[in-house]
Amino acid sequence: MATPGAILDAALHAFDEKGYAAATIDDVRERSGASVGSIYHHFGGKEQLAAALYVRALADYQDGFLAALRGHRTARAGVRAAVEHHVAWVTGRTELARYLLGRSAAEVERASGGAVRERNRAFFAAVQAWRAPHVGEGMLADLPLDVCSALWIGAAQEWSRHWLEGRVETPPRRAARLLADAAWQALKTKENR
Amino acid sequence: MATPGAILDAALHAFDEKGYAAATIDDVRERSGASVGSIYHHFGGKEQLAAALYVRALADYQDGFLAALRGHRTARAGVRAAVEHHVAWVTGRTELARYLLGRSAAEVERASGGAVRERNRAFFAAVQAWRAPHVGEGMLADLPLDVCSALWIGAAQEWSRHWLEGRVETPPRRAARLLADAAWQALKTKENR
Amino acid sequence: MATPGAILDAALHAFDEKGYAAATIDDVRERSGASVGSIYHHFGGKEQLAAALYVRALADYQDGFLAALRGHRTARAGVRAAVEHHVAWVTGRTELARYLLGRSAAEVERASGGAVRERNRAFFAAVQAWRAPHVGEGMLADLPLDVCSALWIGAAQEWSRHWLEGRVETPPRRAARLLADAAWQALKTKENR
Amino acid sequence: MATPGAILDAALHAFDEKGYAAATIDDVRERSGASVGSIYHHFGGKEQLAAALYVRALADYQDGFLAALRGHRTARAGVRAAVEHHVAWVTGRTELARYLLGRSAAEVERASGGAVRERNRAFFAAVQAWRAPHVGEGMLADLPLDVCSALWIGAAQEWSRHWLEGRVETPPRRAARLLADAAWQALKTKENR
DNA sequence: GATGAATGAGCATTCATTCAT
DNA sequence: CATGAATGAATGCTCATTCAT
Repeated sequence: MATPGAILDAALHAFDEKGYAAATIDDVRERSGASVGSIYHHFGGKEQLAAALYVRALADYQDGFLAALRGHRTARAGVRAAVEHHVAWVTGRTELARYLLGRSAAEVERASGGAVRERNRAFFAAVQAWRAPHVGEGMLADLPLDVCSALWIGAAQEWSRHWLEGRVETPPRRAARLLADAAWQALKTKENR
Repeated sequence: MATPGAILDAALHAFDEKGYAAATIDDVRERSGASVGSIYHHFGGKEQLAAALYVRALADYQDGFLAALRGHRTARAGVRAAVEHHVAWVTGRTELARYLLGRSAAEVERASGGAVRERNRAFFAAVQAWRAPHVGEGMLADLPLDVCSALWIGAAQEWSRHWLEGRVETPPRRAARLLADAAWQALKTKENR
Repeated sequence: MATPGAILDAALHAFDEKGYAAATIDDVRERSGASVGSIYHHFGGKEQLAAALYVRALADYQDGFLAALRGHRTARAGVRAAVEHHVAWVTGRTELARYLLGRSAAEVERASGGAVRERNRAFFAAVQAWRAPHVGEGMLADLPLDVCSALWIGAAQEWSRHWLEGRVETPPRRAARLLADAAWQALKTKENR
Repeated sequence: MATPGAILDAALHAFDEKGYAAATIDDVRERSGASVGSIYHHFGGKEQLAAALYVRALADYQDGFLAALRGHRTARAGVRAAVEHHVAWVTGRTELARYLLGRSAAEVERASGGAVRERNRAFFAAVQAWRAPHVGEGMLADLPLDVCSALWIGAAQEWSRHWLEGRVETPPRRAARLLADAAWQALKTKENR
């Protein structure tokens, strides 16, 4: 009787509590109220269950990221909003964030049936589409994508990992502001300084 | 016949290949040439073996980091050298880096018998000791430690994760330069700009 | 939409491919196009489905055997025709034969609701009815039924098993002739030699 | 503490009682007194355990068969002794015989690591070596191997199957004599009649 | 210190069967 | 009569750990 969504919720909790490898299908069954057979019926196996959960988390994060970008006209506001979304999402959805950051995409990829790859492709394309005109207008530096991405959310990501492990003193709001400042400094063109 | 060091090497390789949870003591035995009993004699168990490896990796990374700092007088040179060390260490010791970045300190902590906590304490104290005078002299901004650490190493860390997953286009040297630039911009005082 | 006959065909194929125990109801569903529910509606369960198939195979074999007997007046012709039918049936209906020879009657008996026992009883009675006058007339030796049956069909049966496993060099026709010769030699009276 | 031999004994009993597919490793554990781990340590898995048992049974049967052959000078005595060995072996080692006759060599082959194939090859070569001179001297008909083998032990095999299922009236000794007579009639040359 | 056979708790997964629609 | 989602008992197998030699 438990819906697939409820099974995902239970899986998230179990994975968060014990880690993916240590959590058992039985933990998920117990929390979700679904039968083992039902879990297998809906997801096909532990790995695919984890992959579905990963995709759900990824979609939630990326949708918020793009919404933040699209809500702002200027390069500066967009860059900062994305960083702030990052911090807000991680601190607002602790379990989901811990799961998303804790698993490597590569591990999940295969079991997701290509869904992770496709989502990432679409996400990065959308970010590039937003970025391109600002680069063209000389507001954002023309950095290679890997470095750009690292400069943009790397610091927020690192801070988030510490926050998730409870080793942080600065309140999220204040941290977000400082991290957003730095991201903008790192991505804007030098003339723009 | 196999030394503890050789066992650690074998463990690193096994964990890298299959992940900590999926790798078995038998994998380690096979690669190291030591007997199961011997592995248990030297390390006490799988978790402690993993912890010992973690400490070894952590020490290697942190020693290099501090050496980089100490090799430079000015705040700017020290900040940049640390970032460059980060990139060089990750790209130079792929397996070790993948292991260190892939495991959460919290998981390892208990089995390390406090060694991880102690190392981190000493490491952060040493970094603070290096940083303090530069803050005092108005060269480095007076940021909370968690944010400082994120701004300093976060981007390099994020880039490193991508590099380890093979999703990077920029050559390490060039990336290191860009990441070091940004770190310095983020940590220096504004007047200093 | 799938008829019981089509379900039996699918079951035969599945059992032949994986063996009775390893084949699943789902394999049968897939091949037959019937729903699981439908299979259960028609047959009641996996065991009964297998029993129904066994009975069908048994009937097909035994009907051919008796028809071969009845088509011949002399003891010699009847004995030989039965052996030739055996070889022709096995080589002509490979899957059915593999299934019939591969399962022990005892395993199937219960689920068949006595149908197997009843069929065998009737079959042996018919064979005895055919045989009796020839024994009476001194053409066929008066052997106990178990030995008679073994001498009559045993060699053909053994050869058939090898044929079904593909370990045979002699063409079926030639083998059938040789096996029929031997059966006649074994069953006829000595004076008759 | 249970030896591999004791595990095989337990497996034989379990397979005989429930059939290979229905018997569980736990059944074997219970009867043998060995732990599950120990069973896996010695045999590697259920399939390999079954294969080892098959090889043991095959070896026992074939060794007896060859010993019977070698104990006799004349073709007639050898042919008859082999048939009598067949009946004696089956009736003397009921469980082993039921297992050997009940499984198809093909199913077992792979898990045996080629041992079954190799044994059969050697066995048939030895039989041929015994047979050849008698064929050369015109005592035994020059039949293709598959037909020869069927004529030789087919009837005994068929009778044995019935005996194993308890559907037999003739005492083994008497049956063996009759089956041996027929085998000799079937294999000898016609002139020899 | 070294060895590796033995242990057995624990887990992912399968699949015959049911039953509400 | 047909359907197929849901069920959960049952099973093969793994692997960290122990300990007698």
